[in-house]
Amino acid sequence: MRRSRAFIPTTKEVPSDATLPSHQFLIRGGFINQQGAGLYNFLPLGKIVLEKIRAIVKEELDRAGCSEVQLSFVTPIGLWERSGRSEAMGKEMLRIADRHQNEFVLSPTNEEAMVELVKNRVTSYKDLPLNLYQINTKFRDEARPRYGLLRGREFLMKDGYSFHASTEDMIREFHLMEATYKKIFTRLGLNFRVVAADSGAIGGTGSKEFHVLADSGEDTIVVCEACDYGANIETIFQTKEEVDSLNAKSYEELQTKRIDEKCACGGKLSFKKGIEVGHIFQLGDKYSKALEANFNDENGKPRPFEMATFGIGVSRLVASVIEQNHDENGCIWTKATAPYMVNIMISNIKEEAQVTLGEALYAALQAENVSVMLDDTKERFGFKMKDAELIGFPYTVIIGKELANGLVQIFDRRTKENFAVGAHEIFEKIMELV
RNA sequence: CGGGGUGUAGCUCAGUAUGGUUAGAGUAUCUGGUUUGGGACCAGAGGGCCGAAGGUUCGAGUCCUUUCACCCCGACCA
Repeated sequence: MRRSRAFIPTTKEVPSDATLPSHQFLIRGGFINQQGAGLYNFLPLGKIVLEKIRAIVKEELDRAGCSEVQLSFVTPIGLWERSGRSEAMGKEMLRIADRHQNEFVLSPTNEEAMVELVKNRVTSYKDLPLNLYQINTKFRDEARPRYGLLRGREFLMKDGYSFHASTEDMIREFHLMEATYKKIFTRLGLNFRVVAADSGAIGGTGSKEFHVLADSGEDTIVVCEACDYGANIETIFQTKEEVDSLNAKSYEELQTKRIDEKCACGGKLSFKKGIEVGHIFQLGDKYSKALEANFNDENGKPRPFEMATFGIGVSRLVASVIEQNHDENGCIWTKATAPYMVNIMISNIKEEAQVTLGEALYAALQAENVSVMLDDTKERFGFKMKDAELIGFPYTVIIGKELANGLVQIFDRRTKENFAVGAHEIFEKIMELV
């Protein structure tokens, strides 16, 4: 993409209502903009990042044997009344009426819809197990949306549901999904921990959360420094007061605090702040029983499905990457999430030699399917550099005054290192890096 | 949902205690010029139903009533 033709409205000024780095930089960098409380538009750059994350999620799930579907976002209220969740979820469900005054709900999650879909279509143990997922918009009418994409009302979430003939098989799938989630978050380049968690309103017997470690995380988790044990503090402290007092503490305070008890492995336990980006639940037959969704077992006897459910906050991940990867100048995208891998910056577009080299490199990288931006705008050097840092391209090729000496520079966004490369070998050098 | 706050130019904000010329600044945008290695400089221009609706008044951005929106703290939650 040519910068001169792109729609990337960056700003120098910090929007007044954004407090977190991810919120500020995603708005300042022209990735998103706010439409209303907890409602965000994804601009071209934000959309690219969102789609990259979605693609990785899909790829790993498909590889693990899951099948993607897409359920209708608007659902009849009756679906929720049958399961009792119309009552249970209360005002968090946004209800609307159509022209006939029939009531509908903007889906906050889809256990009911997925069970209804499978019910009477999967009727034999021979058809099990089955794991269906979708990556679709969700709406939860949060009492208080905040933190930009981290806690919006409308958000993109991957929700998966698996159906099994036995508890053992459900647990096997649960472990498979845990491993798959680890692959996904590792591919995204995130530093994360898997922790034991509360099942909350969704219900079920066992659940695990996946937390991206970040100072601004809303959850407090306990992690072992030696092994991979971790737990949400909600699961280990008895009273709500204890949890609340911990949540009130600042990150610095928590960082230095150790828990007296040791981990089962003997390692030290410490507090961390985390952003919940994934949650997997062992549901059992809670929903299949309530909605009378049965299959016939080996003896021809009807039994309710054993189920598990798996969520990943896709739009929340966009912000999580930045919460974990930024500096005072802006975003630092991981390679898997960067909107463009390379930014070719022509320092002065009035210099013909610079333009010629920039255009040639742009064409060559495109031919190799490297995602590349060509900054061919009339701005000055400083402006373009600030802009590139704000947006967070992993690499910026600076074609400037050193070209007179046959040199260009590669600027590494993460390390902020700037190293000179011969103009004739810049293409090969970039291909090594990406 | 309780408590607090804010709505004035695309954005960040003055102006409102005490009503009174033509509503300002910075930034962004456009024009011209200068400049070209870290959001540069000079000159000029455009841009506003002062959140909305009522009311008080000779006169309302400013006072009163109602309403909507957004933000912050808390409770709740992916």
